[in-house]
Amino acid sequence: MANPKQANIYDVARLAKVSHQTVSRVLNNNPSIRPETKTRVLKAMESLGYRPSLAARALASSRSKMLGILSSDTDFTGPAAMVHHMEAAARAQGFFVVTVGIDANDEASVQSGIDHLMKLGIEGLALVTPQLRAVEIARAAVSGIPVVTLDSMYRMDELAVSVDNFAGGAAATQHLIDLGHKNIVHISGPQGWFESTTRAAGYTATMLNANLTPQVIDGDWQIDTGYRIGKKLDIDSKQVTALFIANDRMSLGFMHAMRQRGIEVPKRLSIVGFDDLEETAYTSPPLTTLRQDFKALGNRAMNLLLSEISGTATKKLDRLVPELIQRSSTAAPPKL
Amino acid sequence: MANPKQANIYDVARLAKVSHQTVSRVLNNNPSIRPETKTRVLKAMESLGYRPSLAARALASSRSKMLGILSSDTDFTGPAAMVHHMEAAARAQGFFVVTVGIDANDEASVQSGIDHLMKLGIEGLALVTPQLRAVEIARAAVSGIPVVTLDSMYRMDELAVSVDNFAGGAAATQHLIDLGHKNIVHISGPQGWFESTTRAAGYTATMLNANLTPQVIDGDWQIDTGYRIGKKLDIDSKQVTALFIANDRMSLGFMHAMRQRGIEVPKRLSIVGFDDLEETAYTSPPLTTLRQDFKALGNRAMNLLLSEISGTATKKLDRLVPELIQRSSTAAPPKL
DNA sequence: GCGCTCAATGTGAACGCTAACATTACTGCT
DNA sequence: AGCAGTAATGTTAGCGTTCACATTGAGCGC
Repeated sequence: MANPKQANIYDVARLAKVSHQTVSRVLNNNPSIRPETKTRVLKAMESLGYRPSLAARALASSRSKMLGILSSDTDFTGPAAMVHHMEAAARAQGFFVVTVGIDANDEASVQSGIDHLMKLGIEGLALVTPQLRAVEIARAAVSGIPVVTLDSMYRMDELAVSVDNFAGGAAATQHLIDLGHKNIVHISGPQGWFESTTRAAGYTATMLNANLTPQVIDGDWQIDTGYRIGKKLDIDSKQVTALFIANDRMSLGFMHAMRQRGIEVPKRLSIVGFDDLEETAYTSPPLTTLRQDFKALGNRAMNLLLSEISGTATKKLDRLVPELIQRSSTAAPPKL
Repeated sequence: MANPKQANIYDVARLAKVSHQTVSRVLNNNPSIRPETKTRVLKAMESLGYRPSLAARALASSRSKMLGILSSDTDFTGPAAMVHHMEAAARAQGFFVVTVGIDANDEASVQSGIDHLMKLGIEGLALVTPQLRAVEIARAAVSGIPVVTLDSMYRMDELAVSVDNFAGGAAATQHLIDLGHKNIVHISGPQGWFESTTRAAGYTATMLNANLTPQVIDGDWQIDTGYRIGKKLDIDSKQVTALFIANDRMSLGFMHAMRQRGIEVPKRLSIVGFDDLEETAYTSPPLTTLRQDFKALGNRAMNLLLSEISGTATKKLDRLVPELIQRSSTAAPPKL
């Protein structure tokens, strides 16, 4: 049963008594082939255990069926889920996905990741790097193939799928305002992240629209940063009654600090997070947050990319609105 | 500046006034080439913007420089981190990694994932699927290339890197015994997972060794399962004072249930988790748990695989011992 | 100064496919 | 019957490498 040698297209042709080109046509689902011939060829393939060589096909057709994903922060749930679903969507259409993890803050790392992928001859690239700068570098380094950006808007004329972070930030803020809060602080993500700036913008706009004063504290997504800010935040003299924190991990750290300080959530302080990490439903108290549909995000991005590759593209941008998940970390403000 | 056509080896050869084969030799670092010639060729490549075609190389040499990773549960931190670090290790040696996400409980999904990768002509495969059954299927479906298993021991004669889950389970249990606990319950992972059974085995062995009675409740890794078990577990009539829970996510759910029931951790009940998720340092109370070094795991697995491919393999198995991270969810048992 | 060796380079074919064009064998029409 | 038109299949030539072997030329011993 051991294959002395992988059968090739000629072996199949010989067995099926057709030319190798007919075999190739069967392989490529060419319509002008008689069903009878087709089954004969198929049978021959089967009996020889024939496997087409992707390398040969790529060489002859200069289409590699390879897609690249450049991804940073792959250890986090969001990017990981996006990558995962993009891969599935690509595979469903016969494409192979090579994922390269990079450090988005290190330009050399971005460059070398791109180089690696370009060597491969990918037909399309997806950028799962929310850092604006990394996206710029990557876009500049790549030419000749479509590039889709996930969750990191760049320019209107390029492929991109993003969560409407502005709407998300606005929804979070409005929810707190609707509950009666006036003194609402925002802890933002790091500078240079698309999500970060747009969530903050949504917050600020909503505050101003309600004639309230926005107060932004710079964060960096880290759980520990949420904790440290929570430890030292002066909520009493400033009469802060609510926070919109730009991601759940910082919220987790922040709430931990509140417990240590004996500040009750949501009785004294309401908190809204962002991401809907699985565990935020099981914190004390369970966190009100905004859910992003990473699966849909990944799928749509991949479909955008694939349709661009096949030339059937109809649109360039797609946008998803995050959903407010109301749990018990938000309530009406206390009377101070 | 636009390339009318990518230069090939002949173009380079012509410019450098050598034969195409000499160019090929430079490409492959063949030692029998005069340094002078080499630099001349290199210069020619540079000036033509030459990029070797991986497809052509793969076709001619039947070495694709491609590696496959079959991975399930990619959304979780552990697998995601392993995959990430494996990719980095592979790339450092010029290999490309194609990751395929599968549903390890669906045999067809495993098969089709493998088929996809085999089509590609991968030179090696890594299995990041802790479910024993999936590993079996995958091993059976693949032939002719080395396969490494991560964290899912299979047979001693095959490549595998794993965490010593037995030692981990034992360490967790011993820690509780050392604190004075006698009535220690274990909530396990799902059946059919390597981690699950070995952690439970470590627990059981340690309990028996201390003349204590093991009590295992079947879990399934899910946060919600930890919560549900926590809601209904009869700790009083059974005088349970401690639990070793097979992963952190279940521990999170469990502790949430304890808070709702007003059962104090660690005053009334000590809890040890497993995984050291980032957020377990910020729960209330912070969780005592066992840390696995996913980065090392991924690196070692990839190095094992690559050395097997290159024929320089020296060993087949590698094993890492998880580290007990002591935080505040464990203490001496209460007097009942 | 002749043949031998070995280092450096060259030559032609092969890898397994697709692209482009060529051929064959029907069909229907006059 | 003869011919155009088309559906089905065949033929030849690449794609850009590596592989196996061939060739060249310098250095060496005698």
